[in-house]
Amino acid sequence: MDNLLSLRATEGETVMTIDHLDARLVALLAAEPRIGVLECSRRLDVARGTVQARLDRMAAKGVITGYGPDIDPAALGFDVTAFVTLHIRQVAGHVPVADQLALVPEVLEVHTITGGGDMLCRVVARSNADLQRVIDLIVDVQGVVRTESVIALDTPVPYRTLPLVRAAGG
Amino acid sequence: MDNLLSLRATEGETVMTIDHLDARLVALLAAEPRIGVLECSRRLDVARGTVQARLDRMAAKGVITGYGPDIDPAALGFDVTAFVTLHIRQVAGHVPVADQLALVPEVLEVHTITGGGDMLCRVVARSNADLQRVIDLIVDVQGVVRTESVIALDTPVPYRTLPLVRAAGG
DNA sequence: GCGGAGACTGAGCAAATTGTCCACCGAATC
DNA sequence: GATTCGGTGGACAATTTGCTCAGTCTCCGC
Repeated sequence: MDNLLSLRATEGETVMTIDHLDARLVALLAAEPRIGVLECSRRLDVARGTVQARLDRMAAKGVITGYGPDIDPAALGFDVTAFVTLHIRQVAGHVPVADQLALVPEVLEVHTITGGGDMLCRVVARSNADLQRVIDLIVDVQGVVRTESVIALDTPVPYRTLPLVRAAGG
Repeated sequence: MDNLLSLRATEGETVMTIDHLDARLVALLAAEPRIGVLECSRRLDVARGTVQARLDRMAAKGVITGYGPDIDPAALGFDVTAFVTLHIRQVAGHVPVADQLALVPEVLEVHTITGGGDMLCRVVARSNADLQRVIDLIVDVQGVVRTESVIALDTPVPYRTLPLVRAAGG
């Protein structure tokens, strides 16, 4: 058996080992997402139950967290992507700031970070002028002292996980 | 009709207006991705053909770019996320650098940016020690002069687009 | 060496879903 | 007034799903 999975202390924090079949399955689904389990089993030349079991297992272990739909903000008119570094007043902590940021639809993700800044968030806007509006919203959040923004001009490598899956799966 | 779509100069660069039904449809699919068209139509209380048409239209216009599967790098053992700012030698341009970066599985996305740095990439690694290895890979890329990294300690707001869809869709 | 345990196969079945038609309706457009 | 477009509701065959079963194989511990 090549499908060992090592358990961690914390519940749910399972690190899963992926084998080649898992990797091919994920790659196949990523390439043609609308095909079903049966079609997958045909393409991969394994039994349907096997595909089903693999998908169930990966979903259970948290490797596959969902199945889209993947939205392109640019297609909705949000052409501008920017990364905003936040400096915050430390007294109250990050949580209330993050909660407020979560209320802004244009804020797509927020991280707390090491280094010069305290938080990093990815935002989108309809234009550079609109970006100013979004940044103003962020600056207005209680606890935010200062922000620095960099605009993404181009995205030569869009977000992807397939190479990682391949690397993990042999 | 409230589904107007305004055309742009460049082919494919369509900015699409989303209505409330579209937004609800996307939200529904995001919440329960494995339900089919028929189930969607029942939940949204519209005809199946309508759901099918909406999905086809959003897919055609590029709003929906795909249907996962969404992979969680952490579940694969890549617990550490970092953002690496690259300073590159400008002579050859960004492209060859991006091409090399794309060969590294741990590099999940790459942007060219304004501001102090030249490129920003998001990378993952199995540990802080492993991150050093990944960064070394990046530094070794021809044209990369220097890097600055910030590690993501926590992600209070994970990547999301639903609020944006809701905002765009009324 | 002798059992398990786990994974995969191949098959079968009823139930549900899909893809694809159709005709009809109402609203907005010309 | 005629046309176009989006939505409705129905129908159909073909496919897929969810589930179960028995049999085989390999790996592992006793």
